[in-house]
Amino acid sequence: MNEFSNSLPMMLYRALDVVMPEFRRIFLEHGLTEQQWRVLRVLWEEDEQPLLILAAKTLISSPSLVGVVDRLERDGLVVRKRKQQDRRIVSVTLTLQGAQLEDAVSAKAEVAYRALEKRVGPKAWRQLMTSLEQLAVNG
Amino acid sequence: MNEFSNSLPMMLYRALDVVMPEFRRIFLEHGLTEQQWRVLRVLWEEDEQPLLILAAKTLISSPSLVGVVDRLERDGLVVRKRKQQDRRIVSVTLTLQGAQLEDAVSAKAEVAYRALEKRVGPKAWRQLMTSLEQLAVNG
DNA sequence: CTAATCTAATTAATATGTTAACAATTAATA
DNA sequence: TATTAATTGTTAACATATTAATTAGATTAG
Repeated sequence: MNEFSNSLPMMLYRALDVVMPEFRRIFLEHGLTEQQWRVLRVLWEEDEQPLLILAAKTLISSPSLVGVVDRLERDGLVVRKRKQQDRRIVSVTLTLQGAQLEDAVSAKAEVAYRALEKRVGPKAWRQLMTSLEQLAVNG
Repeated sequence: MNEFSNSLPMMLYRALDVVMPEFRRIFLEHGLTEQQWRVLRVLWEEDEQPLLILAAKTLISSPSLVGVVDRLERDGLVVRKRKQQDRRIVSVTLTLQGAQLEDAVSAKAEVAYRALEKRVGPKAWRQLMTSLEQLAVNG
């Protein structure tokens, strides 16, 4: 491999290319895209959150998030509600259907995640996580 | 931070979010997107390569690459040539204009990359690279 | 108190990502 | 050799990313 292929950005992209397809396949089995799943994943943990907060937690930019939430709403998984205290803020809330999706999807995702963790191995995993954390801080 | 934010995929995404904006700004100064730059970056190293090889080296999927090369061709930076030996293969070649772009862009990108390397520090950098490499292998 | 400013969400324009299917070639095999 | 299978690039349909501008609603300085 040459210098470009071994650059930090390309290594990060390659890591995601290795890791994500299996998860995307799982999400697709439930009619979800990766980004839709990310939004639901955050709401499952704590329901009813403003778009701006969701954007930060899912790492989806505001303009992209608008469309993602549009489609989640279209599919009946979430609803938008405008806050009364501050009418600029739109919070997103799970519907019953959106809430009920959690168990089936999370179970499979959890299994895949544990398998990945095992394949990588505990030592390499810890090393990877700590160095990624450091990059996020002072990168 | 919760479990989701600290998952491996989200850590990888966050790392890219931290690293890439500065590079994208540089590319944009020369009218290039990140993906267009990746294609040029590979061609600058070795000109005239089949689309399938370019896809592998740039980590851009074939369907996406078609559009990226379309726009590079539209902007006069590369040309497509169909191989005579195997007419299924389409190789992409730099134009003079595409070749001339190298110096200006690469210089700035290089500076930004060195700065990033310095910010992260040699020890954390090496640790990050080796663990990413390991993930790419047995992830 | 009002004009300037800031903020949250959205729209707009363009480019890219993802999965599936397809067309044209070439290679393989019965 | 006629046919089947594999390969390369492309299209299609849909979803998302990026940057800039916009809208509606709060906040603040003067």
